[in-house]
Amino acid sequence: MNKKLENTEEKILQAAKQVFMKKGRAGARMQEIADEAGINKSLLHYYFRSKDKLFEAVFYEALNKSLPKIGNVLNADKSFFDKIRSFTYHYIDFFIDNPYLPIFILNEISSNPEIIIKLADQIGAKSNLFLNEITTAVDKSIIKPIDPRQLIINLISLCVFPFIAKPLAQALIFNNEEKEFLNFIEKRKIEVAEFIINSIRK
Amino acid sequence: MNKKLENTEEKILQAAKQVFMKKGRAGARMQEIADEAGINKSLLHYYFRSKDKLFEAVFYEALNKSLPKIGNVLNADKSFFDKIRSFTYHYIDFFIDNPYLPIFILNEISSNPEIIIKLADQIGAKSNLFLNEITTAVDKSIIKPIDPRQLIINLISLCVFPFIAKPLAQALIFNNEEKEFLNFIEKRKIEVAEFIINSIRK
DNA sequence: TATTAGTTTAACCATCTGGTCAAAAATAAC
DNA sequence: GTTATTTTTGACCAGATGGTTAAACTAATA
Repeated sequence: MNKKLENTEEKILQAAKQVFMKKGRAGARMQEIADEAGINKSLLHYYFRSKDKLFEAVFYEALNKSLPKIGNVLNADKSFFDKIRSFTYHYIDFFIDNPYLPIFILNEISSNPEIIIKLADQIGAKSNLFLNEITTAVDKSIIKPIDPRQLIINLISLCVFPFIAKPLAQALIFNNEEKEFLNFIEKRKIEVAEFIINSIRK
Repeated sequence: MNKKLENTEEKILQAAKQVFMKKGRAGARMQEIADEAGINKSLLHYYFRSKDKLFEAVFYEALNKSLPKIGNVLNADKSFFDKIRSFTYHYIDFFIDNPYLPIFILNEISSNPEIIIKLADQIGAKSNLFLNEITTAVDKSIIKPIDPRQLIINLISLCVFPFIAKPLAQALIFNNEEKEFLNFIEKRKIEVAEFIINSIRK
C-alpha cells in the first residue's frame, strides 16, 4: 500500500516534470500530465492539491537536485585551479544528464522572482563560499586581479549557457546533429576550465 | 487615418511585447494585453488575427531587432581582438536596453524549436561569418589554437547569460540592488573582452 | 466475512479564454 | 451634408481548463 502510494506519487512527479519542463508552468495541462502518468486527472489533485502545488513540488525537487553537488567540490582539498577544473567538470556533467533544468529553473525565476527569497539562504551560502574562495586566490596573488563576481559569473555562464541555447546552437552550429552537440559539450567539461585558467593565470 | 492605424497597431505591439515577455506565450492573456494597450480586446483580433499571430509579430520584431547590429561589427576594418572588444561591448550594451530579450527568445526557441527553421538562414549566415573570422585567426596563428565553436559559444555565453540569470544573480550576489547589478554589467562591456583575449592571446 | 481506510475513477461544474459578430462611432470620400 | 469605409466597442459563444464530488474499487484488519 505504501509502495503503491509512492509509486503513483513518483509517477506523477516524473510525468509532471516532463510536461512542465517542455511546456512551462502556464503551458502545461493537468490532463496532459495525467495522461503522461497513465492515471486519472483527479488523482493529481488527490496527491497534490492544485496545479501550483504540483508545480512547486517539481520545481523544488529539480532545484534541490542541482544544488548539493556544488558544495562538495569546494570543500575538497585541492588547488584553486583544480577546484575550477572540478567545478566545471562536474557541473557540466550534471547538466548533460539534466539538460532542461537550467532553462526551466531560470525561466521560472525570471517570470516569478519572488521564489528566490525562499531559496536565498541555501544558494546564497554556496555562492558566498565560492566568492570567498576567489577573493582569497586574488589576495594571495594566485591569479591575476579580477572582480570575484565577474569571475564567478564567467564560470557559471560558460557552464550553463550552452544548455540554455542548445536548440539554437544545435541548429546553427551543429547541423542539427545532437551527437555533434553532445560531443562538443563533452569536450567543454575540460576546455571551459582551461579557458578560464588561461585567462586568470599569472 | 494612417497615423491612427499605426498608432493603435504600435500600441498593441508594445503592450503585447511587455505582457509576452513577462508571462510567456502561454501565460499571456489577450485581455491583459488589451488592458495594457488601453483598448478593447476585439481590436487585438482586428489588427492581428489570433494570439499566435500576435505573438509571432512580437517575437520576430524582437528577434530582428537583436540581430542586425552584430553583422556590422564583423565587417568593420579592425584587428581580431578589436572585433571581439567591439562585439562584446555592443552586444552587452544592446541587452542593457533590452534585458528581457535573451530569456524570452531562448525560452521560446527551447519550447518550440521548429521556429528556428524560419530563421536559420538569417542567423546562420552571421554565425558562420564569425566562425570563419575565428578560424582565420587560428590559422594565422593570431591566437592560441582553439575550436572556433568553443570560442564563439564562450563569447556569447559571457555576454548573454548574465541577463538570463539577472534575477538570481541580483538576489544572491548583489543584495537585490539593481544599481549594483547594472554597474556590474556596465563593467562587463569591457571586462568580458579582456577576459577572453587574455585567454586566447599567445 | 464485515469493516475500515486508503486509492482510483467518471461525471460534473464554474470559470476562464480565445475568438466572433453585429452594431456604433469615427473618419474619409463624394 | 450624405454616403462609404474604416475603426472601435460590447455582448456573446464554444471549448478548454483547473478543480470538486460521490461513488467504486482495493486491500488490510478485526
